[in-house]
Amino acid sequence: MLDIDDLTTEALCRYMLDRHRDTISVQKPEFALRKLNVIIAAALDLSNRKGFQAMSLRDLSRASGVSMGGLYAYFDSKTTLLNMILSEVTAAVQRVLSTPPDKVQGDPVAHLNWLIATHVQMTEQMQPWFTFAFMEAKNFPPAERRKAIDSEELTESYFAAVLKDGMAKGVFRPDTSPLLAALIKPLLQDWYVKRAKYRRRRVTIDTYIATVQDFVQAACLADQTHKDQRATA
Amino acid sequence: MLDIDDLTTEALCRYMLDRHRDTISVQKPEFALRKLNVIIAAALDLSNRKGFQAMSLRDLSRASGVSMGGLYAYFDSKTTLLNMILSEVTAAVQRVLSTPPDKVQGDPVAHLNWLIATHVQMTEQMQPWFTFAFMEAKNFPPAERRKAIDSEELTESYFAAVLKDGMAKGVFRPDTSPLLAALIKPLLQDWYVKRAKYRRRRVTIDTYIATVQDFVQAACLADQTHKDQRATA
DNA sequence: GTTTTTCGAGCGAGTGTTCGATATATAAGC
DNA sequence: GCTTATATATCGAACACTCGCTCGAAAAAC
Repeated sequence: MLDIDDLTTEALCRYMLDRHRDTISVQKPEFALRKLNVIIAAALDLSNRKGFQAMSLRDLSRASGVSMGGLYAYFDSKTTLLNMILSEVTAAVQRVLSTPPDKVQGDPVAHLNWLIATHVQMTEQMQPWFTFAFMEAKNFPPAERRKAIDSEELTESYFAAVLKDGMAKGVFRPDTSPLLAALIKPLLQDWYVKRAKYRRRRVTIDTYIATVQDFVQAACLADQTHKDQRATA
Repeated sequence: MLDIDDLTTEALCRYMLDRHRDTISVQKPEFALRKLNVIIAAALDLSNRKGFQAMSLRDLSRASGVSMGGLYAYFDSKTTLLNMILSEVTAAVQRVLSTPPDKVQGDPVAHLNWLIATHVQMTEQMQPWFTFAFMEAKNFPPAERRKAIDSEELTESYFAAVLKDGMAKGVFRPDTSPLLAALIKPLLQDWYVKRAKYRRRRVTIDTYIATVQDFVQAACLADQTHKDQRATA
């Protein structure tokens, strides 16, 4: 399940290092990767507890063990650090969701279930990253805000495409609401946004995925046999 | 529709003034109400654009026309200001959702539809307040965080109660997921969280309400005649 | 010996908060 | 009715502090 990509923080930092080779002044990749990993991990931890704005670079310096000046070898401003993290989340979503496995191609129901299951599982593996993106995407300069909106619409477009395909094939009801694709996203987000609540209630990730899949199918499926057709992804 | 209570900023400030009579040093209600109204309106406006933390009290002073010292006649710290706003949102939700009209009492489907419609309409009327509560409830001291969670669970409990009642009466399917009540909340939130998106797509509030009502009913209703039973609240 | 990496004190700007002074409204005295 | 006296309301400069960020020097690596 979901081994098409490595979504550990270290793997994501490798992408990050590659993407910002020009602004990162540390040359040797071995040094850079190890330190960037520590910095990003600390930044996600602190931000998700107090908020990105409330996290001072002195906090980050202390938590990561990297000096103030040392931090600026990896980003040229605090806003750049924000952008680096947000970009990586967007890129990961695109990478994972745009490549459905062969077995779901051409089967709208299976594809829809795969999208739901994969998205939830991805947010589970990248939990600090998604929490960060969700909490910090708002209240920020227009440029960053736009990126967040684009990322949001990208996810929605995957669902919209599958729903449209299913309706064309007669698998989904022709009167399926055009708003459905938009409404799936908040259902998926709730798993990591209200993480503590679901953990407290002992709701497993598989239960959650199955519930959302049923919920969505009840809204769009033509017949009522969806419970048998549910894929475990 | 939804005239059981006055949800204008002025009416909410009146409640606020009453609730914090001890910490607000301005005695004459006429003066206090007018100024508090200006301060809160400016605070909501600035916070929802840049975030509460990013809004300095000098910004607030400038925008409201009240001097620095003048602001402190209405709250003794910036955190208190935050709490005053959050409390008012929670109180309003409780006031409105806890008193369903007689006509929906005893009818789970009508009650469920009323809850959905009323909640969305309330968030529309109090839009800046809900946006504020949603964006700022996170990343804040434990005490404030708890209040936000309690408020969240309060809303959910109204839905849980109706679903339970409907299952007991055989109107809703007995295998309705216990997670459904939790999943309704993010669907309602999307209307004001992604406000710009829905406005851009020319989705009216009535369309949105109807879509969510259908979506939820498809998940829990025993038969398939829900489209005829939908209430316009 | 030269390049690369790391450090942390210091800078100016901006923060939440306080407080004595000023302006304004209400009450009292004659 | 006009002047005091008192209470209320408003102000904004000043305080102590933290912020993002810089930069010359020290340390490490080659």
